Amino acid sequence: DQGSQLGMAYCLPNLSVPDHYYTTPVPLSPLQLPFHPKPLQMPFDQEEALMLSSDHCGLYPLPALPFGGGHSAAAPATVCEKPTVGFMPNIEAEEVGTSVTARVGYEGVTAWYRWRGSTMLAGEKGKMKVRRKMREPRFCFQTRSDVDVLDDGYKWRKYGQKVVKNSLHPRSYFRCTHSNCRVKKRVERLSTDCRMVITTYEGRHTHPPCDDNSSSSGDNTTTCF
DNA sequence: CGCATTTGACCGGCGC
DNA sequence: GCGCCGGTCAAATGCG
Repeated sequence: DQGSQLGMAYCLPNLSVPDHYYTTPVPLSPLQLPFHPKPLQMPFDQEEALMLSSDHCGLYPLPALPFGGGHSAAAPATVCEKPTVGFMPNIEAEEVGTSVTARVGYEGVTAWYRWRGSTMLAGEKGKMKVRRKMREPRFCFQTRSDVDVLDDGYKWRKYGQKVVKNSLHPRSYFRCTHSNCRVKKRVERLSTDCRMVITTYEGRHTHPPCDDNSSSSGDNTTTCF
């Protein structure tokens, strides 16, 4: 079981997954893409296609949302709405352009998984143009929080902040500090509701979350999986 | 002093 | 081709 969790964790940004998120696992069928009766294959890299056509319970575990559960000592002031349902009660998916977005609804939380792969675009006169961009899997969720940067068990270094159009709040850019780990995350607040924080992870951690927490001063009661 | 954060500059993609 | 915009870099600054 621990091994499977570890395996699952490496499919997406491997946030640690507290036990209570697994209390009521719901068997889920593969993603139903409304405009594609057959499994998506060509537009996506092999790995991404594999992920898309696989069973949710195996490959799309709900990453732990950093509500302070398991990390309460590190984020005592966080006021969030915990999801009370354990495992992805509903899922919607759609393909837009070269990306597929799966929206997952929880109680008080909305999360998105987003994949985007290389795409063969039909050009003029039969020419094929390869568009290759943003191949890392993304996981995005929004939740209500007083703090911008929610504790997810990893150590991040901020490398940029940007004011984005149509948003009242700046977007912050973080990179995982672990060597050889290229995972990034973006954090921004909703312009329409400043209480809501949108966190987007891009890439997969190459290490367990405990690695970077070894320097904690002993007040951390986190249990890593 | 070392590391993290800040912030303006820079770059590339994309739409017009 | 040009300008806008998002993302990243890197020097300056802050902090423990």
